Amino acid sequence: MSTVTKKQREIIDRPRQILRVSRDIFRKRGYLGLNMDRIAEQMGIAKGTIYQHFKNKEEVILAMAVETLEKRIAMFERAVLFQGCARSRMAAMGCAAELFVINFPDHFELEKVLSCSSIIEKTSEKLQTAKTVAEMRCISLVAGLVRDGIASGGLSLPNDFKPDQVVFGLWSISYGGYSIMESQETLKQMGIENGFRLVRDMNNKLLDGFGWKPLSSELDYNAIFDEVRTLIFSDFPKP
Amino acid sequence: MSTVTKKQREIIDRPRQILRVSRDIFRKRGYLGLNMDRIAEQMGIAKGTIYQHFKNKEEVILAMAVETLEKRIAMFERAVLFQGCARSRMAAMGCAAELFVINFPDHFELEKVLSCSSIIEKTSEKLQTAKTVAEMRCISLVAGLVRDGIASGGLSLPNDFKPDQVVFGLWSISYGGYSIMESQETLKQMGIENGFRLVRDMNNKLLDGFGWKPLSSELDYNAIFDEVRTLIFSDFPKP
DNA sequence: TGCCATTTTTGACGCTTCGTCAAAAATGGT
DNA sequence: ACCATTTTTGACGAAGCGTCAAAAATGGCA
Repeated sequence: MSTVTKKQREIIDRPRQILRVSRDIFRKRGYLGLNMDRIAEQMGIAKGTIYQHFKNKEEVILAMAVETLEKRIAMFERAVLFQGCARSRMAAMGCAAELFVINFPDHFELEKVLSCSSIIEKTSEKLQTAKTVAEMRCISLVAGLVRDGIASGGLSLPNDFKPDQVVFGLWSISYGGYSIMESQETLKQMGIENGFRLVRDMNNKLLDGFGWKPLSSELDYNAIFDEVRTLIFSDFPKP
Repeated sequence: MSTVTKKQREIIDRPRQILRVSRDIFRKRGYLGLNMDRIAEQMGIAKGTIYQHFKNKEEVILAMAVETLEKRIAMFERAVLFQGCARSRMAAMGCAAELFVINFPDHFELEKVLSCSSIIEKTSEKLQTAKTVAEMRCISLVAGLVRDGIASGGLSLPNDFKPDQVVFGLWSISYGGYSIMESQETLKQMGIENGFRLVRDMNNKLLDGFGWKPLSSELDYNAIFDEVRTLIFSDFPKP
């Protein structure tokens, strides 16, 4: 008998299984449609067993978010390796962010649920920290590129600006833009069809505002997006 | 006896009362803490009566959001009257948006709850439309300023950009930025203290990116914010 | 004022979901 | 085969939602 028995392996793997099933239900039925009895039934185990791994429903949701966040980190880590000037590499990052949203559409819905204070408050400090850590890793990668931009001379920030603040700007546009896109009837009313393209453009204009060379008028960053997609993310389905 | 009796007036006024009480509970206890029994108890009426005015809990939440949105429209309508160049008036709009978030902090929490698809799906088409209409009014006001900017020569948009798209950018930064500010431990980790100031700066940089004159390097838009606050919004408490 | 048709309010009820925990089942060491 | 320990189970109490038949309030009229 191996030191780790079959049973033990089954238990070790269960959290992952629970999250897989939960994600499936969440995708189909959303926050209100995800409930512990349904997870248990779908898993073929008793409800009580789920509570051995997650202290409540909200914790399951947070764990799903952390899981997808790991995927995003992996994508960012690939994007950062794109060969080019700092601003092109930042565009590669934008491409990664866009592909992430497209390929893991449930993540944004999870983020929205978790942004409700009374929901996140029910989760454990520990998992919350795990989420923060994952986010910080994404931010660090992006901030690194801003520093590269400064070091290579393409970007010079005013005295009172720090690299992290530029990241905040990009993050706001992406987070805000994707949120508005997904959940607002309003957009259609505005006659905007291609929201992804628009988020790209706005990120570009923001960086133009900081005077980061080459400006988007000098270099076609949409072409860079295509390049990044074929060179780095060819394993993701075409749009 | 007047044509409208005391009783009738009481009934007509009840939705407003319900929303007042609900907002109070929501502020203190959030989405999960707001429940129909609690509202009824606090109002001194039976639960069933509430259902004469709102078809369910989510509808109450949506109605609260529409109510605050009206406040925002009023603030935007005041801001647009600021005397100055188009870009300064846009700054006035930014000031209004900022003051709105500060003075109606529950609105953002409401937005977050309502951005969850399984929650908004429980509400009536009718109220959803009311929210969209209110949002469109805000957007129109801002888009009008972009057009003024173009007309007065300070701004010239590239061919493939429409005024509404600029609004989308500003809206994304504000929506995204305020969301991140409110609900993220991450920000503190990033060493960002003054989120409001940062949202202002990012909006400015975005408009700089579009080349909207005078650029933020040529005119101190933070000074404009102070001016707007004293001239137009003196009835709002100082920060 | 008293009567009664109509409107409005009430809160008990059935249903769903949450999270718990004592009892039952499974495990694995001897 | 036995049994101490670990793991699973699902019935249960609590809480909240939305409903609806019964009760109460209203207001027009004699």
